[in-house]
Amino acid sequence: MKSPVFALIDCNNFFVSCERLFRPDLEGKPVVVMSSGDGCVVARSNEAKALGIPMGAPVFKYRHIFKAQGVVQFSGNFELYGDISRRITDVLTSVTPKIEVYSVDESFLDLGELAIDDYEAWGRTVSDKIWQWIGVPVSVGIAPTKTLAKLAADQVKKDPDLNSVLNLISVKGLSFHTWLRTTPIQDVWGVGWRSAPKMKAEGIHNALQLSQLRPQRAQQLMGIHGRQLVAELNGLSCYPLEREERAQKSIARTRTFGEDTSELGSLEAALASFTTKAAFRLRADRQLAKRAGVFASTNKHKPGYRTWQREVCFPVATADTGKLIGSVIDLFREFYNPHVKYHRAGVWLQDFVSADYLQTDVFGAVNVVEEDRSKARMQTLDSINERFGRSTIRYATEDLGNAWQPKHQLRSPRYVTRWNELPVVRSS
DNA sequence: TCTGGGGTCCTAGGACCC
DNA sequence: TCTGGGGTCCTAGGACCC
Repeated sequence: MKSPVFALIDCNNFFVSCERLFRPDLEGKPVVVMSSGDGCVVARSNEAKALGIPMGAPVFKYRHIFKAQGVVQFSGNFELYGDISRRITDVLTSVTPKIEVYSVDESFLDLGELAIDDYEAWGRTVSDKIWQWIGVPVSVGIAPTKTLAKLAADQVKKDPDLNSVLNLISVKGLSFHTWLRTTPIQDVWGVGWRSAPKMKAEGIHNALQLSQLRPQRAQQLMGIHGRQLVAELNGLSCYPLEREERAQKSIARTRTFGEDTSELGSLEAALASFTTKAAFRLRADRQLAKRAGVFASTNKHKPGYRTWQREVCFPVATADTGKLIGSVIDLFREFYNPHVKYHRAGVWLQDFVSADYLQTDVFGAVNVVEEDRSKARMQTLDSINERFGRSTIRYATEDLGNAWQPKHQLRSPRYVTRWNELPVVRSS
């Protein structure tokens, strides 16, 4: 078997690049995209990075810099980003079907069996094509392991002279070692904020030192992942391309509220809305859930922070929005306290079984008639909402209050996914 | 009274990712 | 005043079994 060749295609400042597609006037200007509720910064243009705005920066702490430096802010328009992401995946899939869509802005390709004699030229062609067809700039890292491909793509972003591509296949020796030595340990994929200080305390400060660690020692320090990292840095692939999209194991919908609230109506409306979204996703995946849970918490940045949670197992797996809302609200009422100001809440579903094989419970007590009715009810609801717009039909609980709804005042139009938000062109 | 070894399953919490 | 959301996997420890 041929040894694998991984290419990581990583979009540059993805959310900002998506906003600039429809706002070319923002080229060269500092731009940030904010999280849900406009709470913190989740994407920055190079100009914004140069101003010292870190990833995850709380917006309120940086407001003065935004104002003084003319930073353009956007509320996250995740519908737009998802659509652009799918277009890029389509382009890459036309290059090779051996693709792993790793996240909204990154994909791994396996080039091992493609007839490519110049990887660098290949990378540049792909990067040019995405730029030309979609309009999003990407960085391409090519290497014998995913971990090295990640490092290569990161290097591309730091060094414009590389012109979008770094190929580490058959690069060895002194210059490679020197480069690994200049890579701080925390920049290695899989070394997070907890492990980095631990490794440094052991005298391991950079990627080269990590690559020279004894595998047993790496495992002691970082678990099985550490051992694999050492191998990957040495060009020995441990993380294969994961091609077929695996069924999700859990679905969660959580939000920080627009304002803290104790009001039962608003809280139940929020939970009903989260449950509706999670259940819709569950049905889209043709799955049923055997377990559901709910949590709520106060503001973790204030004294007296508390969080509560409950979960329930269903005797018969379900994807019925109405049943799930009922269960979730019952669970919530077990700990709801009218004197608590809730700041955040969420719903999750897990323990899935395929909707195509409804499992009967041990006593065979599945009410087949009721299950069929539930299925028909959900199909009708989904098809009406697909045709006339989401929330055309909804559960009344969702309308009990809206204090929970996050703010997104600086959101750009959903140009490509809503008819009434299409860009308008005027000619005169 | 003393007190093994190995296995499975489940869960909670930790760590990491984008 | 104001600090996101959605995931996965690993590990340790407890319960239980032979």
